[in-house]
Amino acid sequence: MSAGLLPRSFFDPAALDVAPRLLGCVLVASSDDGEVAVALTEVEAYMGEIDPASHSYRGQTRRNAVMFGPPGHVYVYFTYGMHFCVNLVCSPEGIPTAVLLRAGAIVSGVELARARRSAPAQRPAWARLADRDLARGPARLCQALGIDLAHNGLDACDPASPVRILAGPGPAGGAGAAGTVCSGPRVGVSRAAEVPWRFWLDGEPTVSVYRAATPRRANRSSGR
DNA sequence: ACGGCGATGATCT
DNA sequence: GATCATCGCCGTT
Repeated sequence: MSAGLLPRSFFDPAALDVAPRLLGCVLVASSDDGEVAVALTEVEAYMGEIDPASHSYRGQTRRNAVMFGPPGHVYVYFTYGMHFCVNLVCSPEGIPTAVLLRAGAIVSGVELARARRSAPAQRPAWARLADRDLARGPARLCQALGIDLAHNGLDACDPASPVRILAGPGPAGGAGAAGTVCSGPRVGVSRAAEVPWRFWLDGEPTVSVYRAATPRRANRSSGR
């Protein structure tokens, strides 16, 4: 049976409630090149005004404006000078919580995903990326799905949207038989580093490896 | 498996 | 000027 779009009400609760329920749900991205779909295996909750690690902790800016909008929409940001990451906005309009999509298993469009992920042409043709590495990590997931800033603000609950979120195969439309939900600290955050607001499916090979925030070396540019 | 580090640019202070 | 919700490459255990 084919799953339907998640209703917007799915995203009415805060990100911390929504995040584990998103595991097993399927994100679909359509473009002129075709369609890629991933079943979500790893996510993180960002809780807005009460979360020092959230982009919206210090209020609304041009970059994070979508987080303050209605739920069910897509918040994309650009970071580290080269990567995109995608979130699904939660909580009623005005309350800026969101779930970062960290990893997924490709459900369809594997060849397109692989082509996008192999774009750095220096990779030899014989070094074929393993399927599990196609969307393992938030920036890789975006690359596999072809998601960038042009997608920021799209409505993932609109059947006509190029980026949509579908219910998973499980009984409640969530993780279901896919596996047990685990939780632990979020990856790469330096503030509120201890809260267990990262969720993943136990035993999934696509879940990214945990990395604590790495302090950048002081005085790279001014020092000697 | 794990640690170090460079790439590279927008955002924020 | 510092800080990134990262990744790939390389070296060492």
